[in-house]
Amino acid sequence: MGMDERKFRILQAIIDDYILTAVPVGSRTISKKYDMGLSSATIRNEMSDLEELGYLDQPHVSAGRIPSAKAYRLYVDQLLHQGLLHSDTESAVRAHFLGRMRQMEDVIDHAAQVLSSLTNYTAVVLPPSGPQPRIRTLQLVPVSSTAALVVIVTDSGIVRDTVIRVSDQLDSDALYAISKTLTKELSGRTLNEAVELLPLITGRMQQGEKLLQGLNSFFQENAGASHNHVAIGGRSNILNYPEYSDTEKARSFLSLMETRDKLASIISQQGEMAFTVRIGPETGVPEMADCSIVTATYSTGNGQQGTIGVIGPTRMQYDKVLSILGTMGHQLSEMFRED
Amino acid sequence: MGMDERKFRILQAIIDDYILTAVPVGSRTISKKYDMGLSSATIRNEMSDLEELGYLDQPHVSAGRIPSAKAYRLYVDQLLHQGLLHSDTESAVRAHFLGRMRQMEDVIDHAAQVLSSLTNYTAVVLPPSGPQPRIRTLQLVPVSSTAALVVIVTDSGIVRDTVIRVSDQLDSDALYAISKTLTKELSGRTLNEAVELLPLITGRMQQGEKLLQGLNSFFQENAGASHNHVAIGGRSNILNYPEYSDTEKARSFLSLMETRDKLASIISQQGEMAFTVRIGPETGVPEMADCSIVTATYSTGNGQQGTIGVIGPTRMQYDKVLSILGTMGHQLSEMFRED
DNA sequence: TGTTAGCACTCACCTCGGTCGAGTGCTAAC
DNA sequence: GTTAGCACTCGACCGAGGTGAGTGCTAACA
Repeated sequence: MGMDERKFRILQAIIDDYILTAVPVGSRTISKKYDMGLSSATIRNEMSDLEELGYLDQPHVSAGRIPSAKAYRLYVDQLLHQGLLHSDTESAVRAHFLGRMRQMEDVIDHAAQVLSSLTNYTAVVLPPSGPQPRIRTLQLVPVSSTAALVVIVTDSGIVRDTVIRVSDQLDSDALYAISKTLTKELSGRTLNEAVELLPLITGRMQQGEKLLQGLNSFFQENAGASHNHVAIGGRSNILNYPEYSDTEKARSFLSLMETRDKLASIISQQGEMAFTVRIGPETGVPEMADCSIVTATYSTGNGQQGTIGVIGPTRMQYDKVLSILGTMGHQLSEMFRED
Repeated sequence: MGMDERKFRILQAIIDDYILTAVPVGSRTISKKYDMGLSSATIRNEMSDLEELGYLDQPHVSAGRIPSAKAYRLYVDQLLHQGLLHSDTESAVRAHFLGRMRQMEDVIDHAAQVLSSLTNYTAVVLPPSGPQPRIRTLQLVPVSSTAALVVIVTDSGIVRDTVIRVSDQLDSDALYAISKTLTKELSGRTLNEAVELLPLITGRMQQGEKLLQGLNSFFQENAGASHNHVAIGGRSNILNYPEYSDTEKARSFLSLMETRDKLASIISQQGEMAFTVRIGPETGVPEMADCSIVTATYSTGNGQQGTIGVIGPTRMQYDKVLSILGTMGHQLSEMFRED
């Protein structure tokens, strides 16, 4: 007994129905609603086979069937092998991106918002990361007599700025001179390289010590994994779905959503694939035993990669989500490219 | 029949117990657990009086009593008239603030985090606002050949930075020269004043047009209400409490938490008081009919004011919350002062 | 006059048994 | 190979009865 065409069509109908209703689906439903030209009894036989093959689960003996993780996997792989961009999705995403966007963080916040409102699931957007960004410009801006703001511009946009203490003998012009020196010496370097070079450069300057300290810790902080800012949208969307009407489950899910770095490591994609779909146990996170995570990547002009993802119940509308993620990924890539 | 000392003690016991258990409290509980030296029958009589006075509600005839909003109000007013800083609270807050903090946004994010974890309720922190901040320094940092980052430092810290387009004939030195001019002319002005002055200044420069456009829209955006960044911590804490085990209620609460500006306007404090406590209907927000909102203010060195707040069920641990908010407010004020 | 013990009464909550209906598996007929 | 029919299973729903926490009232007591 193998998996033939007809079995597959039936399985697909079951998945579609279950995704919409969250109710175990019975043979009669399929034969009536999906117009297969088969009676419920026949469907029943096929469903029995599908269960034996591991594609269906039966919560209890007389409750209809629900798709297993394996079924979703099959379904998704199928989706991935065919083109999936609905054209109306494309325009919906575009419409949401009107209006000027400013900084990276605004962009990814906005993206998460849009993604969640389009899908009705929880959305996560990770900022670009990848090959170490290289310093383009470094500038010190006076804040008070003893403090300055360090702004580093990298080839992938502004990384970060922070206030550091400086000697009070440095006025605006002196800071500008230092900025020029530092930019000249560090331009084209990665942050890690900068950490090493820094003592050599500041050693040659008079007012170097305080500066060195401040810059050093700043570089080191930012050289590490840059999952600083994770944007999350539609946290409470998960409560739309009956699988999370159990408060305890909702709680653990939502508090997972609050620990950004944990979330980032769950979402962040390993390989180079355009899409990743992890279903139920495949997520590797107990709190998400009956969630699926779908992610896509986008890239910036200089080859850095970011991830966007959607988290929802296993009975997720995979086709729609994949399509939206695809569009959104393109949109983001384009947006970062033109900077 | 008035409100005497004994009635008040009984009411207090009822509130305390209800805050801890969320279960309607009966006369027997009070007489046994709170050691009043009175029998349950006596307590019963008093409770009956308290109900008539409007301090207690009875969900149904044989279910014990729960405190009314009026009772919480009395209880809170009482708290406010006595010193309330537990010394251990103070040190707990301090301990959480170790480690260097960087920018305003980091600080308030962190504050929200700490506040929610100390109280186990949902915490909200609004950034300082108030008298228009005045420009201290303005600097343009080159980003690419046609774009520059504008950084404005105000007397209350960094306001914002954004990337604007500039003529491609402006190199780093030219930008610096412009920065110096702009700083000289605009220093001490508010953003609104700057919007007016800008054309006059840039009119005298060659490359003014593009710059003017960019700076103008930047100023205008930031001159408006600066509730840009609202920090929220412990969103899902509300699910700890049985009054929100109803999923529908939790949903509406949580989605309210996602609309930052709405939230900001709810939280933001009108008067000049150190503390505000709004109980149940006093919040004026239907979604929060059985929530209380407690807020406190902090202030920056230059007289700007920010708000910190905690949202929880009406049976909130007011004493603890007020105490923590007080400490946190001081801590934040101090932190912003020394900048 | 205030306090207390006792008692009848109320009502949410739990449990239990019964019914209902969706859905299955099996068998026999087409 | 497909379908109709039927017995069977089991969760969901409903209503009845029991339980217990808590009240109000009354009468007795200090």
